[in-house]
Amino acid sequence: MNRPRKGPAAVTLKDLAAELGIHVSTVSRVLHSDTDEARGAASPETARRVRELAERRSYSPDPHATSLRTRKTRSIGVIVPRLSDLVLATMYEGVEEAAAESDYSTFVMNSHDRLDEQRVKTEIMLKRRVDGLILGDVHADSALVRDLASRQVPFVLMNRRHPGFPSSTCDDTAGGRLAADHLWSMGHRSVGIIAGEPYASTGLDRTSGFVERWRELGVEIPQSHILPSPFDTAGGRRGGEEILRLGGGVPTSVFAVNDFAAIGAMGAFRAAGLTVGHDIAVVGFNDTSLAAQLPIPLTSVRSPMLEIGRAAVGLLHRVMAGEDVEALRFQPELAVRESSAPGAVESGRALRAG
Amino acid sequence: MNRPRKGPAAVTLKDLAAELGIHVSTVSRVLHSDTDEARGAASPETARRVRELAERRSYSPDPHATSLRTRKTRSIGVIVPRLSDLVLATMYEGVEEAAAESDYSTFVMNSHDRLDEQRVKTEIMLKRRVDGLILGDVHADSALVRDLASRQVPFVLMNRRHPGFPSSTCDDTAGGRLAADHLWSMGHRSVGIIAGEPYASTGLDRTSGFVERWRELGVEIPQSHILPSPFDTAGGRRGGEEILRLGGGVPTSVFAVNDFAAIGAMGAFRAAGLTVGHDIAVVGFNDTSLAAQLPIPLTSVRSPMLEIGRAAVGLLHRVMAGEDVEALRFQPELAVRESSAPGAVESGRALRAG
DNA sequence: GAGATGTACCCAATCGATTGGCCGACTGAA
DNA sequence: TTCAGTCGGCCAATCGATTGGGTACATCTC
Repeated sequence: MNRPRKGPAAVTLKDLAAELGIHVSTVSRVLHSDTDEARGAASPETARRVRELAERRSYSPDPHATSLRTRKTRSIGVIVPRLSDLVLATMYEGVEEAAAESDYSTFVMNSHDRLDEQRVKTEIMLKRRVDGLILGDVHADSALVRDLASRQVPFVLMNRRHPGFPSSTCDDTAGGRLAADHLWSMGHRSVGIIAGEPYASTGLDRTSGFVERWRELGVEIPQSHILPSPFDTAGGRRGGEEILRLGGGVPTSVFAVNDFAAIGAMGAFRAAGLTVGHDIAVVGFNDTSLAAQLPIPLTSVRSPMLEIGRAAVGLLHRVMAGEDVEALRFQPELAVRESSAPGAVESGRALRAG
Repeated sequence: MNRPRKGPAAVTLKDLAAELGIHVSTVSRVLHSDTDEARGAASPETARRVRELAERRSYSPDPHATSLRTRKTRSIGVIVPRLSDLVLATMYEGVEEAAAESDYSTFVMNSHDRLDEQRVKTEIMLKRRVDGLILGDVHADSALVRDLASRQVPFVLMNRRHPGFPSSTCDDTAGGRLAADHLWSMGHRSVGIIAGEPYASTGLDRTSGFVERWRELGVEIPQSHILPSPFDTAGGRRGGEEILRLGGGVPTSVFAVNDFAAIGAMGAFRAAGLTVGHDIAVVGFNDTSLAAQLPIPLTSVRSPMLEIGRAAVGLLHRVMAGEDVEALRFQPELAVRESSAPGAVESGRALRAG
């Protein structure tokens, strides 16, 4: 029934060997010895003929046969909350790029930030026999990482960190401090924080960095002003609405741990008649490509997302090689724009009102 | 050196057979016959024991060995311009979901909309022996699809279509007409179109649908008002700036074939002192999650991105099964919001000025 | 000239799963 | 008693690549 299927039936080692009249093992060895002078694999002349024919027939080894034999697949699995989150999508671009450079392929799956899906997707990846995993969605209290570690599965974390495990992330605490310093220096002394999901180190670190810095500067941010929320526009909008309803007056500034949440919050503020950058300052995080192009350009803490993704692959390679590696944290930078511009503060109605 | 590596060494058919004292082929057959009464595979009793042990040892067949034998990999390759484009990321989510439901895995790669990368990535996918391809980045004049077809590679197109090949897309022409009708009924008689890349059927169809509809209604849109642009915010911003410089006055409305381009254009208008939704109406396309949450909510043509992705998988299954299938076009809907709200037009300064 | 050392390859097992054939045992009918 | 027809399973080839272990012959050494 389904015998031939693919028309041109890929050329195999056997084909090459037959055509050259030598043994398949000889062909295999020649094609493996990168060093020109094949280690006793074959005579230079034979080696040349083998290579030439392989080239001409555009031979490419069957990856399944190879994997079956070598127990390596040259593939890595990547799990993210969702690729429709621009932040993760960008990191994944870095992953794919770096993986391709070292001739690895990647599988991605979305876990939707659900613990059960994380497990399911992980198992699917492992069934596929990936050589290693990159997890972009660890939860703070995740038991999964410990399980994987005890099962000796090579993996690294990306985007979010987890104490004791190798990870490639932004230095989120430093990022939070950058935002804190910025708003402070703009004259703000009250802030609402849209803090992200409580299980994500990103939101937690960014928030604690901010809180810690303001505490150093002399202001303790009340717990009521720290609002957990999903990392998307809808979540940010709700967060913004809650901030507007805060007892004790609306703060003069808002720090959202994510650009999309910031955008949602801006929507809420505008709907309430406030002008962002004038009546209320807003700072986001990640400096996604949207931030600079918004109707009111958004001040944001820039994290090197592509780099983080690329670095995760580098780390994973080292883990797979059996090395001991530890966490990598990339330094963020602040991109100041109109949503928290000096001009806004100077004329700030909300500031005076606060 | 690298002998054991993975500690718990996955259990194989042979292991099961040995433990049960029967032949591995018997085990294989039992595990294959979905029908409870295995087709002459083994006695009900044996079958039960096999299944029970497989369960207990949590046997999962080695995918590489299976692929090697069956010449099928249960994996499909997906190529998109870039996953950091929310539209494609969302479609890919649909693809991943649907693929997982039929127990397929997916590989994604970014081609960055470059012809050379499209070829390279395609070849990598084929080397990985994917069973089929989903291309989300075909160019209007692509020779690649013809090559693939002549090589008998099963594939379908997604997002963008190409005459003569199976595809899962939005009915972009209809979408363009929806936008055209809407702006017309709001009283607009002049428009600038930010038309997207000239090689993408999405932009072309959306534009031609719009133009065609206005022509029916009695207005011919001058070619100078149709501006090609990248599908991102930066591209939209430049498009918006060009619209502001158009000879013969700034049009009262703008149709951007993509939400991100629309957002960029809105930024340009605002920078020029225009209020979107008041001085100038803007309509986007795709109704991405951002549109509704923007400071000025964006009117947008909603395309069922997730569905398009899911349907692409369905189509591909049929292509792989050897069926003849043709293009699938999903009907879009219009989501009217403030950026083109009636109120805006009634008081429209720009409208009167135009 | 015996032994040592290389050179240039070939053999065959192996990875794990699939599958067309085949075989022995038992049943039932002629 | 015999023959055909299941039933229940086993055998072995096969997919394509890798690799430890040869082997045959040539050359070199003392």
